[in-house]
Order: sequence, then structure tokens, then C-alpha cells
Amino acid sequence: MNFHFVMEKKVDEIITVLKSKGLRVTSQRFAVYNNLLHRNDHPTAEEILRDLNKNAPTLSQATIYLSLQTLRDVGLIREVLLQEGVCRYDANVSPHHHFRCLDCGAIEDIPWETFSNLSIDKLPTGLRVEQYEVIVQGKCDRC
Amino acid sequence: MNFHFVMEKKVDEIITVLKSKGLRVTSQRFAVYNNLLHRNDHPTAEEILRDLNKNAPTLSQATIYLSLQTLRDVGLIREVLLQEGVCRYDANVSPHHHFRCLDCGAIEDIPWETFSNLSIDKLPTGLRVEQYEVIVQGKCDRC
DNA sequence: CTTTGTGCAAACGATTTGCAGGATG
DNA sequence: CATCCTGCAAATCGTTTGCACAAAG
Repeated sequence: MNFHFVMEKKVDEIITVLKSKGLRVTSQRFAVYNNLLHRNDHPTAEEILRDLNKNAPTLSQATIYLSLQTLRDVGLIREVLLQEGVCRYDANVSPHHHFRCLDCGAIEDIPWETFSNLSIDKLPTGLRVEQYEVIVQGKCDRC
Repeated sequence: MNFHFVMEKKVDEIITVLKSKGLRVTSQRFAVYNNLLHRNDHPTAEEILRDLNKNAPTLSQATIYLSLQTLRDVGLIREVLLQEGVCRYDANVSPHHHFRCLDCGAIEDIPWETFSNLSIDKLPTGLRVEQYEVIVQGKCDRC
């Protein structure tokens, strides 16, 4: 299947990355990734599914979970855990922090540079750091 | 029911706090809180249940979830979300950060002072901070 | 044409709920 | 003794799985 009609740079990544891992570029995986690329609200699996199937049926319930797993495994998307029992997804895989509104539940990205002064050299001994992020909770401008 | 035979200061808190909210001090709520106080491995609901029912049946499956909810609502314990689909609990409600080992899944507390240099005054406008924590992932000393 | 992915429906695990009986204050 | 809590079992929610068919390369 040829997805090159979409001319955005980011979108080409899915083709490159999946192929490089020997995985197939299917319309379902493409739709999920593309949907996630064009929204910034960190949706759940179910929210993506509802959005994609709004007009015509695009993919099934089982496939959205498999697609999200695959996209996560190849590093195209990442999971965001800020709320009990809710797994959200983010197509922005470059390092950044997260804010969650305690009232409305909205999630916003916080630029990496915001905490550029954060130093982690005083960690308990024996721990080797591979990644970290700051989770901020509070109230957003609308609440 | 009289729980004062346990002489630790922390344990008295559950009586004070529950009573002040008009909630009852039951043996089940007490057992859950006490169990959580005496372990530092951030267990899941199911792990607490298994531990408490190891010898004699102490509480039921439904009750552990209700008790954890209640204890969270009154601020005696807090949830820790570091892993997809897994809700863990922590009786340490004073501010601190968390480390998770990507190999064995072990979770360790990181003292608040570790990131004392962290400043959050450059946040995107309109966000009011109420709490924050740093999530660190990597490898622990055993892995 | 071979292999991997999808759809469907059933299975599954964790958590929640309704209701009758039991314990708390 | 009135009310709140617990136990039980059934219900529910999100996610996973098995299998036959469909699509990708």
C-alpha cells in the first residue's frame, strides 16, 4: 500500500521504521499513527478507535490494541501514565515532561528545557538512570 | 474495636484520620494500612490481599479495593503509577520521587532533597502547580 | 505465494457493584 | 439500634487471545 500521498515528514517515519524492523505497513497502523500525530490530547486506545471509526469503520477493537503495541515497540509512540487505570498515548517521543489538570484531567506537554536545571547526580547508590521525566499536577488555565 | 495495642505513631494516624472524617475504623481498613506501613515494595492490591490472607482469611477481594479507595481518599496512602496497567500503593504520603528498574520492575523511593535544585517557575502560562514528582527509570543495583 | 496482520468473538484479569447480613459507634 | 461496612457473586471495563480469512511484500 502506498501512503506517500501524505507529504508530511513525520508521517514518512512510520514507513521507514516499520520496514526497517521487517514489519508491514498496514492501513490500520498508518491510521492509528496518523491520528495520534494530528492530536495533542494524549488519547486512550478507545478514544482513537472512536475517532477513526466515526464515519466509516476503519479498524477493529482488537487491532487498535495490537497496533498501539507495535508502534510502541518500534519507538514511534509512547505511553503516558498519569491517571489511575488509564493508559494514554503520545506520538511525541522526544523527551519532555507532562502536566495534568486535577480538575478536568487535561494533559499538556511541558518542554524539556523547563527543568534544564534538574540534576540527578545525587541519586541513591547503585541506580543507573536511563530516562526520567517530571510529572506536574495542578489546575490548567480553563479550570 | 481497639487497635491501640500497636504502639507505633504512624498507626495511630488511621484512627485519628478516619474518625475525623466520620468513617469507621474497621479491622479490614486497619489491616490494609498496617500492611502497607510495614513494607516498602509498593505492592498492588492483589499482593496486599495475598499477604494478609496468607494464614487466615482477613478480608475479601472486594474489600481490599474499597479499603484502598477509602485510605487514598482520606490521604493516608497514595497510588503510584509507573507501569502500564498496574496500580501500586504507598503509605509514604510525604513528597518524594520514584525510581523503577526497567529489568526487574523494582520500585525505590528517591528522597525529595535529591532534586532540590529543581525549579518550576518557567512553566507554560496558565498552569497552577499543586504537586510534582520526578519519575526515574533505569537499572537497579541487582540488575 | 508465503507470511504477517486483521476481524470477530470468546477469554481474561483487575476492579466495581448490588444486596443481604454483620460490625461499629 | 441506626448506620456504615463487608462478603459474596455477578457485572463491568479494558485488554488479550485463537483462529480463519485478507492483505502486504
